[in-house]
Amino acid sequence: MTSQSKFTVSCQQCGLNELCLPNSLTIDEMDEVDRVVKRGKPLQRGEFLYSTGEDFSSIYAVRSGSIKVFTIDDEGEEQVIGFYLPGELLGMDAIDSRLHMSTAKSMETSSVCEIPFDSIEDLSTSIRNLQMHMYKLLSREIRIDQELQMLLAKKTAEERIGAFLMNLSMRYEQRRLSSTRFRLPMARSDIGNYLGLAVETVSRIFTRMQTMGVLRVEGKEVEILDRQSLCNIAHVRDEEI
Amino acid sequence: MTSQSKFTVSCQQCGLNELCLPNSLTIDEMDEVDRVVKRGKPLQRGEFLYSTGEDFSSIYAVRSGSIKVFTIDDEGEEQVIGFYLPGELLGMDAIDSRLHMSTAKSMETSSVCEIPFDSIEDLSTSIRNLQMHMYKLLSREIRIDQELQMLLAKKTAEERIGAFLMNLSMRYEQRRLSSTRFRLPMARSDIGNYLGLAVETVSRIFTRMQTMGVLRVEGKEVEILDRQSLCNIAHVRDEEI
DNA sequence: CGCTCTCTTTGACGCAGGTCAAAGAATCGA
DNA sequence: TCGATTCTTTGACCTGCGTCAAAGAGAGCG
Repeated sequence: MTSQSKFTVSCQQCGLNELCLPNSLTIDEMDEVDRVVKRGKPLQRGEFLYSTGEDFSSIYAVRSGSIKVFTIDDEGEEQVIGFYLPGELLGMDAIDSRLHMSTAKSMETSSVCEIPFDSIEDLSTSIRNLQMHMYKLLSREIRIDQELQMLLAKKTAEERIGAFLMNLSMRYEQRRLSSTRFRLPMARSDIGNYLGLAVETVSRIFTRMQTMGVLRVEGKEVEILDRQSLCNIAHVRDEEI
Repeated sequence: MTSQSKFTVSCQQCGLNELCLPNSLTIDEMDEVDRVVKRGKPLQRGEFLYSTGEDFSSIYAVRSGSIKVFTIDDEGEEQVIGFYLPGELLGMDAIDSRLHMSTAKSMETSSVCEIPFDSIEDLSTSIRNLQMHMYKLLSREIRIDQELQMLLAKKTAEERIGAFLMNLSMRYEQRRLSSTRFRLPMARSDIGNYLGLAVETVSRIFTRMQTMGVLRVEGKEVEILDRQSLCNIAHVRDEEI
């Protein structure tokens, strides 16, 4: 594993900086940001990044691995809110209340950059691009949530899973990974929970899509065999490549 | 109607400023904000504030009335994203793309303050509280969306409607209006659309709650007769009064 | 004031997907 | 390497809510 060498990589050297930082920072500005970022030791599968009720002090950028975020409802049931891949930021839902209302759990060995929110506040008054970047990140998060709302309110199980897979595919592609063959870091039960479906339904639809020749599924490994069909099922235009 | 006199009310005089502005602005700072706010003429029922595809330039604060925000999906169907009451801000989902991806429509005669986003960007670098306020507003929007996600993913029709009514009740209370008797500004079909239910289901559950003695419904007028039962149905702790 | 259009309610019926049960398959710790 | 635990799949059955249909009830307009 090279995670030890990545461990101290600066933002300038990090291949993901175009995903989590604004694209037009000067060298000096990026240094300033770099100086406040804390790079902790990797999280093992199942470890928590933060938990419900804890004080909020930082937001986090995933460097490698993947993180699941969920809340606990009144009956003590998990409700998955999102899955975060390398280059994505999480923890921003706690800015308002200054308290984490959700829990972030590592789904595999993951490394994460911690960015104290106070520092972001300070820097974003002096670095105009950083302020805009924060506004955009928050705004994008809202739009992502809204899209999920539409999925949950209106779509059939098949459409939800189709859209979910297309979404993952596009996110992997952005990260220069294969958009047609990837490993699902989360359990079927997490997918079901996230999409408002029973595990059994997720499983059945995976098998059905395999039978239709759209997908090849082998445990957590997925291969998209017929992207166009998947787009049709998901009712997604395949323009955003 | 006194909307003509309210029409030119400054932020200082506006009874809603504690809802839409940070609470610790100096007089001077509030003047600065006040100077960039545009107060247009009231929107009639059915008029649009912005539409999908338009350029984004401002966010909006509802002064009176109520606004429905929705997207149009691939089949041309409306998907209601939210309802906005006086003191609430909308339009922030377009910051990222600089394009409105949703449409805002007035559900009754409403007046709205327009706040150019460029001005907010400028002011929020100099007014620290304003920057923080924006971060908080955006963060809160994310949390509200996440709560709706949980509702849509896991809850029964009865729970959804219970939670919806409790939510409205609390928002009216914040606005110093009755929390037990209010008028629903939206049609049953909008409620159903928002909550992922058929109109018929909404209607049936209203009648059922009336039969149980929890509600009294008369057209758009609603009276909550048994708040505790409604909380139980919605699985909401009634602490936030 | 009456006509039209939209909104709401109610009933009957069917199905997508939930629940229960149980048998593999995979992962993990010692 | 082996048992234990957790995850996944499949089948059978059932139910909450969607759909269809139709009758009121309002609301807006000429």
